[in-house]
Amino acid sequence: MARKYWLMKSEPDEFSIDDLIGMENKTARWDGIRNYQARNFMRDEMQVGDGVFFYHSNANPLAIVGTMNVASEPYPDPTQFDPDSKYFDPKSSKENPRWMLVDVQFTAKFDPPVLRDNLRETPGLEDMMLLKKGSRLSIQPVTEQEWKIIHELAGVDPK
DNA sequence: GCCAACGTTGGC
DNA sequence: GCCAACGTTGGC
Repeated sequence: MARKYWLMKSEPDEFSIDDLIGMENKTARWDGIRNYQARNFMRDEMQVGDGVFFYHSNANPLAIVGTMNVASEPYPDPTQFDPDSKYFDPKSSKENPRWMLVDVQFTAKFDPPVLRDNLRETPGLEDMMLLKKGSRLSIQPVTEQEWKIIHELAGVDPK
């Protein structure tokens, strides 16, 4: 199947692209997703090797700060079973886990980052979910065309 | 920190 | 299955 493209949000106070770069193998579990639509993208549609933009939300600046690849098949988010985690879900069970995730591996950092304000001004990106008012979805599909245009803005060759 | 937008929960 | 109440997200 053809490679797909995604955008995933994280608050840098929680987990930033530099945190990802600092991880072993520059790979992290994308845990804590508690929205069904976002989960379904990870569980049902992502494939190893898909391209992902890393977006800093609730941040200054708001920006796409780099890229990652999907690096695992979907599997249950372990934090849902941990009573000490803020992502603990008492209604989930190991027999029937509610929340699935994938691993992601760092591929490139955009320096400088591609600002959201800049995305807004760029022809061809008008339909991006990220730019729509009230769009809160933390994992969003991105088209191949958008993937290319944003790499041009970043001055980075797509990986 | 505020609050609009939106998602989820749970009583009925 | 509706929908009011509540919780969360995320830009500002």
